Amino acid sequence: MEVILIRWPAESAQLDVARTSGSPRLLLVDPQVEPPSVVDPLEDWVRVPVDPEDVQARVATLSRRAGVHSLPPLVDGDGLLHHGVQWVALSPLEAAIAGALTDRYGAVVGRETLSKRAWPSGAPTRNALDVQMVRFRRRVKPLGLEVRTVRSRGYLLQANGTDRG
Amino acid sequence: MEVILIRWPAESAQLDVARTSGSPRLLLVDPQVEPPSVVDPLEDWVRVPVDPEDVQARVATLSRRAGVHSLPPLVDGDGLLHHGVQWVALSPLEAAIAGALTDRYGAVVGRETLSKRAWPSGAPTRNALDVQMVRFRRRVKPLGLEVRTVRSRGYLLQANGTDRG
DNA sequence: CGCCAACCTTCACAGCCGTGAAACAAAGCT
DNA sequence: AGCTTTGTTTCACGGCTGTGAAGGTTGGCG
Repeated sequence: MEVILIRWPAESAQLDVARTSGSPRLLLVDPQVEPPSVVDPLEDWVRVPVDPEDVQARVATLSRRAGVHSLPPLVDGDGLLHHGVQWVALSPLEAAIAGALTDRYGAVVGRETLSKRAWPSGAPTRNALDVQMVRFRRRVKPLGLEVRTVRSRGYLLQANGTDRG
Repeated sequence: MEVILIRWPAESAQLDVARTSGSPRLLLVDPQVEPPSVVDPLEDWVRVPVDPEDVQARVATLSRRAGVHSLPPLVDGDGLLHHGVQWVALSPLEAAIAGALTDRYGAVVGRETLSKRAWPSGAPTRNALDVQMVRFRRRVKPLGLEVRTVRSRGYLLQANGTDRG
């Protein structure tokens, strides 16, 4: 996964973006500025000026940690979607969709299959699944997961940046 | 937990010790020396010479990650909720709720289960549990614990910043 | 190539309901 | 008396879901 470099505090706005999207990130902290308080293993910082090789080393570390996500995501019995050490709570419909997608992680799942799983007795509208997919995408983004569309075939769940489309 | 400082590569022997014991550790890497390859969130490094404050910041981060909080909280027989070296006193109802949540620390506990535990012969009001949860949140906050809601499923007790949902 | 139709994405809005939270009252304990 | 604990009411906020509409993208067809 791509590591995002953020100058601190100049580009502090981008930090929130990176955090909510689950992207690994490295803060380039200006001299005299207090480094931010970090807990997330996917976040790190260095004080500039800095040897480019040191930056490279930290980027590599973050990238490797993000790779923990090579493990498949999993929906547990409580409606939580886990990915690595992170999780998010899912609504019932989202849990149904997540179940179908994680059962065949990395492979295409047809709209029909997803629809049957979310609404066993028939979807309320053709549009309903579309909307649920939008919401599901937003939901899983913090976990570093993304849903790819395969037109006229269905959808596919994968880790961020698993490939380039 | 104590963070171990290791000069690198001079004291490299100590790194193995620290790694196998699971202690958080910070490597002080000599100039011109290639920083070691890190994956473990409990390991970090800085290049010397370095501002003592920067060392302190990294030590703090490692300490936080290792957390006293790696141990689960526990309710003792006196109605005290312990978490690491800290504790708070609980009221009887709070102790009941805490017991249910710590029994399944990090997992979702249903409202029904909590309600049964606090009021075995039936809750006084449907809203009573909501109010107790609010009070319980306030009570455990000083311990670095938080209660997460999983809507329509229940609640989950975890250490602050264990993840983002 | 240009156009159309199907498919997909996204947004805005509304209704319902679960939950959060404050305020107040009552009861018990010290 | 003053404090803590618990119960109750009430209101606010926000999540979940469905629905319609607008706009973008893709692939096929003339």
